[in-house]
Amino acid sequence: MATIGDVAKAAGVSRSTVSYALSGKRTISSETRERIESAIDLLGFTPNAGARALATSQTMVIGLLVQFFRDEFSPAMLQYVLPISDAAREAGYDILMVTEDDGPKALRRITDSDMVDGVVLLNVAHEDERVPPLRAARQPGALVGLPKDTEGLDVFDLDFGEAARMLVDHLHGLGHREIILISPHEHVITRGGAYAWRFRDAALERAARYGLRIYPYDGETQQPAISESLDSILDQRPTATAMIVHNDAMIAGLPPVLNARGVRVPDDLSVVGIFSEDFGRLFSLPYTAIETSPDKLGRAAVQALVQRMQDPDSAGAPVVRFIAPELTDRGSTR
Amino acid sequence: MATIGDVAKAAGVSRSTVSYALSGKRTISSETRERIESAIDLLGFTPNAGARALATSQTMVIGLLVQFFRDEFSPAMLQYVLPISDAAREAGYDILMVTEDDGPKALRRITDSDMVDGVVLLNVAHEDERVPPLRAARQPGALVGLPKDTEGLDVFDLDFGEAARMLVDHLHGLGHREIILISPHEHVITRGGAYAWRFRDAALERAARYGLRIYPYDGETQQPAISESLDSILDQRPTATAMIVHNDAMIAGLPPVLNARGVRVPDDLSVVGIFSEDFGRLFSLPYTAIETSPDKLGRAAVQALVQRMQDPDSAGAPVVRFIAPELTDRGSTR
DNA sequence: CTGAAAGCGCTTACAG
DNA sequence: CTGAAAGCGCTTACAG
Repeated sequence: MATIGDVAKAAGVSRSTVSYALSGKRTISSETRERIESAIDLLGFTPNAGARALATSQTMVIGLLVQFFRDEFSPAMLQYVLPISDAAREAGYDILMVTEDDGPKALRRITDSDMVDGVVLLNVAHEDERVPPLRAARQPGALVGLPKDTEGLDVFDLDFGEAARMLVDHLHGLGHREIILISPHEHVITRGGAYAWRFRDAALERAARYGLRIYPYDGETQQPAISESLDSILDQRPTATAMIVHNDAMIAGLPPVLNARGVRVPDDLSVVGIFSEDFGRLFSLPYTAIETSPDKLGRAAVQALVQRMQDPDSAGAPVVRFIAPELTDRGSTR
Repeated sequence: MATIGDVAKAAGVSRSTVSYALSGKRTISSETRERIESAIDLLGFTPNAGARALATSQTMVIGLLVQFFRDEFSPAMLQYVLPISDAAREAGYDILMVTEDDGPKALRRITDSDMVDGVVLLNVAHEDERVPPLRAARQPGALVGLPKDTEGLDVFDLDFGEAARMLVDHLHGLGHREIILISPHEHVITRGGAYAWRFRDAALERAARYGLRIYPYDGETQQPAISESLDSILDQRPTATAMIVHNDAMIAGLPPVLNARGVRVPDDLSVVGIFSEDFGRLFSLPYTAIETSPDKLGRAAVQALVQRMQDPDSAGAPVVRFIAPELTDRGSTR
C-alpha cells in the first residue's frame, strides 16, 4: 500500500506538505496541491487509520455497547443501533459494536487500549455495572437509559413517568374507571430496568389520584406464555374497560388473543401502549400509543458524545435529558 | 495513560522485554516477569491498540457490512449480526459495524485505511456492488449470501434450491396436488436477492416433475398490504390444499388472516415456511419450516475469515459452502 | 509557501 | 535471558 512518503516522492514534496494538503491546516500553492492530488490519485493513497490515530490520539471510532438478554424482546434493539450508527457516520465516526456478555470487561478493553474516542451504552440498567468503568475511562460516554447514578455522564431517556401519566389521563378523560396495566417481565425489574417501575409507579399514582381502579400485572416474553397470560388477565378482570400495555412482547401478542375472544377494540376494550412507530408497523399494531422515539434518543446520545469528544471543555456539565413523550392516536380508545 | 516505556522503567527492564513478556514470544526469567507484571498492575497498563496495529499490521478488527432496505423485514438481520459478533470475539476480534447506504464507498474506506483485517458482507445480492471493491481490497472477505461471481471470496449460504425441493417433496408425499407459493417481495428480486428465485425456481421445477399445480405469488412487506394480499390469494385459490411461504413478513402476518377466515391448520390448509427458529419463536409461528440457521452461516463466515486473516497461505482456495437445510416439523401439514 | 525532524506507542530483527 | 535500535505511517511544532 502506498504511504504518505510514496505520495511525497511522486509529487516531489515533503511528507509534511502532503499531510497539510490532506488536512488543509495550512495553505498550499495550487501548483503543489495539484501535483499532490494527482500523485494521490495515481497511487490510490488512503491514510493509514492506525498511524493517524497514533499521531493524533483520535481514532474517529465510537464504541457501542449493546446488551442482549435472552428473556427480552430483541427486535427493538435494532431501532436504537441504526440511528446511532447513522448519526456517528454523519459526524465522521465509525462504530465499534460490542455485544459481549461481560460488558464491564469489554468496556475496559476498548477504552484502556484506546480503540475508541467515546462510548455509547445501550439498554442501561438502574445499577448498571458498565457505568463505573465508563466513568473511570478517559473517554467520554453517553447513555441511552437512566441509571441510578448519572454523575459525569450524558444520559438520554424517555420520560416514562410522564408517558404513564399521559396514558392514564387519556383513559380517565374518556371515562374509564377500571384499567388493566401490563408491565415488562419481572426479570426486567430484577435486572434493574428502571423504566419498568418508573412507568408503573407513575401510572399507579396518577390512577390513585383520580380514584381509578388499576390492575397491575407483569408480562411474559415468550409464547405460549404470552397468550395464556393475556387470556388469564382478561378472565380475571371482566369489568375492566381499558388496558395499558408497557411490554413489547405482550402487545405484539395481543391482537390474536383479542380476536379469538371476540373482543373488539375500542368497542369492548380500549387499548393503549408504549412502543415505537417502527415497532408498531412491524407487528401491525392498531393501538394508540406513546411513541418511544429510539431514533431521537440514539441521535441525541451521539450528538452529545461527539460534542464532548471534539471539544471537551466547551461541552459543559453533563446533562440528563428526558425526551418528551408524544401520543400517537390510532383510534383504539373511546 | 501508562505506556510500555513507563512499565519498563518501573520494572527496571527494557521496553522490548516488556513487549516480549506480554506476547510470550521469548522466554523471560520468572523474576523479571514478576517485576513486569506487578509494574503492569501498578500502572494499570493496557497496550495501545493503534500503536500495536501500526507495528504489527494487524488491527484485530473485522468489518461487518450490514445493508438495510426499507422494504425488507428488519428483525431478521440481528440474527446474523449477533452470532458474527460472538464468533469474532471468541477469535479475538472486534467488530466494526458499517451501515452506510453507500456500501462500496464504506468498504473502500475501511479497507484502504486499514481499519480492519477482514470483512464480512451480509445480505449479499446477485450483482452486489460491494463485491468488486472487496475483491480488490488487500484484506480477505467472507460473504453471507450468494453473488453471481464468487471468485476469490469465501461464500456461505443456505441451499435454497434444496430447501424448496424438500418442502415440495414433503407436501407431495402427503398427497397435496395444488400448492400456493409465496415468494419475497418483488423488490427483492429487482435488487438481486438471488435466494428469491433460487427457491422459487427449484420449487416450480420440482412441482412440475411431480405434475403438481403450483400457484406462485410475490409477497408484500408491510401491513395492511400483507393481510390484504393473503386474503386475495386465498380467495383466488380455494382449491389449493397447501401453502409454501418464503417470506418473513408474509408468514408473520399469516396466523391472524387464517384465523379470521376460519381456516384451520393443518385440517383445512397445510402450511410450510422457511425461517429461523428464533424468528418463529418471536412471531409464535406454528408452522413446519426449513430452518435458515443464521447463526451457523454467520459463524462459518467468521471462521473462514479468521483462518484466512491469520494464515492466508494455508487457508487454501476460496470456498462456496451451502448449508444443508433441515426441516423442523411443527405439525402444520398433513 | 515549504521542509527536516521529532514524536505518537508499539514490535521485532539484530546483537550479545 | 536481555537490551539498544530501527521501523510501522502518520502529524505537527520548529525553522526558514
